[in-house]
Formats: sequence, structure tokens, C-alpha cells
Amino acid sequence: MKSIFWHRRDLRINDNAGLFKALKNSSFVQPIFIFDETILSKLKKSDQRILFIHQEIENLKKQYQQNGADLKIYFGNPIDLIPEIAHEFNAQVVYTNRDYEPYASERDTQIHTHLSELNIEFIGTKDHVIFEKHEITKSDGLPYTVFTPYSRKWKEKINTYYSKSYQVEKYLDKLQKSESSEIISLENLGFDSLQKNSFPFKKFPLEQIQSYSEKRDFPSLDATTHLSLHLRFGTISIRELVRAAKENNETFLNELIWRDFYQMIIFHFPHSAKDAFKKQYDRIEWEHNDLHFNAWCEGKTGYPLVDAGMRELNHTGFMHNRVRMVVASFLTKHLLLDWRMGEVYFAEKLLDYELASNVGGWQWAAGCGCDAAPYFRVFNPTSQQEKFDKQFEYIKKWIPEFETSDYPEPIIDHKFARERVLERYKQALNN
DNA sequence: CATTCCTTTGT
DNA sequence: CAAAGGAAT
Repeated sequence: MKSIFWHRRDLRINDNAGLFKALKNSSFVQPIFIFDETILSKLKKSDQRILFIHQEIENLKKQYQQNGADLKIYFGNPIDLIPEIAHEFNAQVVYTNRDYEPYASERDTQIHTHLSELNIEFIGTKDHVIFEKHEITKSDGLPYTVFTPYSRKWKEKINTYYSKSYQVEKYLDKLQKSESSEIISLENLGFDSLQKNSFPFKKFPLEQIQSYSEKRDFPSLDATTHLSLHLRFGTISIRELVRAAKENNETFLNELIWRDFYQMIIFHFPHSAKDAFKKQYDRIEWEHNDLHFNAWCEGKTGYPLVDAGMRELNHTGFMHNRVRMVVASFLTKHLLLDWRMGEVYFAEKLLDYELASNVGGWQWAAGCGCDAAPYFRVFNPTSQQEKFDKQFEYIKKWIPEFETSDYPEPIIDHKFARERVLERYKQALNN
């Protein structure tokens, strides 16, 4: 029995649940990766994520070559390509790891249909999360929409079975032997202007995990794990991280549970990718103000913690988590601009962009999401700075002209903005 | 059914 | 100590 293993957001061999299943149940397995034209065509030609993926694909290919096998790489629409590839290799099964985002679910459903018509099986595996779909539900079988009770149930259910590593190494001899093939170049993918970049180092961040609860709120310490990018593309296993989190730091474990939570939410409530999770919040009348939006994008609002965060994002493709909340609250509550504008901007800029978490976070900040911050909770960007960047260290790092006459005055008054947003939200919710 | 609770807070 | 309102049990 020959089969294909299709890598998507799981760019690793070790502890790969779907690859393990494929190897175990087949005589030969041919691994593949597809650069999805549908996704790539929407990206800017300077998108650094393509460089990251390209580098990781090269690594993965090398690992396969060390085992006498090869990762075959394609460029196009998976809906057309997968049946063709299965045919090319005479495969009876296509294995992959499940992806819960709306675009991916839709795509996989279509592929499943096409393959069935050809008598080819399409087998998905849970790999990206610890618990998926209906594995954590309320006693009535419905999904949770509040984090804390969800996390309690999650912690009751987690055990060594759910957090074990899959010993893929034991079955690597089942890989299809193959000569090495060319990797499609960045130029041929249409991303010819990409500069070399250094991405967060992939050394296992045990120290950061151990001190996570004490240090995570202070952006100048840069003490968070920077694992988000690797979790996004599966270059590290969630199970390995959960084991480390359980042993070392409960707060960090909660962050990983939030990730499962939002993946589960996007699976059950795909509409929340575009619309407010709580419907009545779509009645809010947002402001339309390009000057304000541009000032926010460029980090020139005159609120230093907001501006430092936006500049960190623009400069590095990353932003410290505490600051993400501050800039999101500022855009939605102070400037009263639609949370989707911020969500789209983050989607374009964040290397670690993951739809489920990003939408979840934005809706949380805007107050319209599941288990959201109450709408009348308006972060005060000045007190946030006093609490979390008291010595202006993070701020000075990202705003060289801070404390000079070149730094702008605040574009909006805090008291005015606070009263305006409370009034506007009240209007929408009372109708 | 009533009671408790709700990521990261503000004034 | 306050701010709605709804989810969870």
C-alpha cells in the first residue's frame, strides 16, 4: 500500500502524528509539500513568511534526504494537484494533519470528494492541537465559549497519552527511496525581492518557560518564548511544549490552552473569522478616519507604548503580547476603528500570524468576542506604560525621537475617547 | 433555578 | 469598588 504524506502547517518529521500514522499503515510513503497559489497570490512580494517557509522546507528536504528519501515540492492549487500527485505516485491513500481554519476545512472537504471519486482515501490526523473539535465540551455536548471552564476540563483530561511524542524515527525505513529533486526557487514563486532574514532562534526556550509568569508582562525584558512562529508552521511540536509547560509553568500552560481554545472556536464558529462572535456587536458604528488609522499603523499616535508596539511590529514582524493588547484596545476603543482593520493589518505584518488566535485576540480586545473583555473596560495606554514599561526602556528602543520635539502630541484625548466609546457601544447594544 | 463567575482593568 | 450581561454549573 503506497501513500502520500502532505505537509502543511507541520514542517517537521519528529513527533509528527499524521506522518507517524502514514508510515505505520503503508508500505511506502512519499512526502510532499505544496506552495498554495491561492494563498500566495494574496501576499505582498516582500512577505517574509514565504522566506521562513522556504527555509524550513529546505531543512525538511535535507532531513528526508539523509534517509534516502525526498520531499517533493509543488506550486499550484492543491484541489487540482492532490489528485494528480496521488495518481503520479500510484498512491491509494493521502495522509495529512488536520487544519481547522475555514479556508482549509473548505479546501480539504473538496479534496476529500475528489479523491473519493478516484477511490483514494484522504485521512486527516490531529497534530496541531492537544484537543480538537468535540474532545472538550460541556456536559450537554456543546462547545465551551468561556475560557476558564474550558481550561479546567482541558486540565482534567490531559494525560501522558495526549502529550506523548510519536516515535516517527522507528518507521523511517518506510519512506519511499528517491533521488533528490529541485526545490522551487523564491523567484519562481514570485517572491524575488526577499532579503535574507534571521528568524527567532529555535533553541528550546526552557528558561523563558520557567520564568514566564514573572516576566511575560514586561516587554523590555523580551522574556517571552518567541515560539509563536514555530507553532504556526509546526516546526515545533505542541506536545513537547505542553510537557515542558506542565512541569515548569502553569501560566505558560494556560497560553497553550488558549491556543487550543481559539482553534476549537474557529472550527465550531467559522463566521467569527469575519463577523463579531456576539452578533449585536456588529451594530457598532465605527469611525472612518484615515489619518487616525495611518497614525496607528505607523506608530505615531503620541501614546508611546502604542507607538513602540506598532514600530516593533513594522520593524520585526513580531510584537510583545502585552503590547498587542494595548494597541488593539487603542485602535478599537480610543480610535473607534473597526477591529477588522487591525486584524487585517496584523495578518499582513505578523510573521506568526494565525487566523484563529488573531481573530480571537482582536475580538477579545474589541469586546465582541467569546469571553471578551467587557466593553466598558478601556485600557488606559498611559497607565499600561506606567505599569509595564516604567523606565521607558521598551519605548526608547523603538522610538528614537521619543522626548524630542519630533515626537507627536497625542492624536486623541484619553478622557474624550473613553466617554465616546462607552456611549457608542451602549447605543449599539441597547437597540 | 439560583448562584457564581468571568485573562491580562479603570477611576 | 465599580462596570453588563451572559455562560456555566
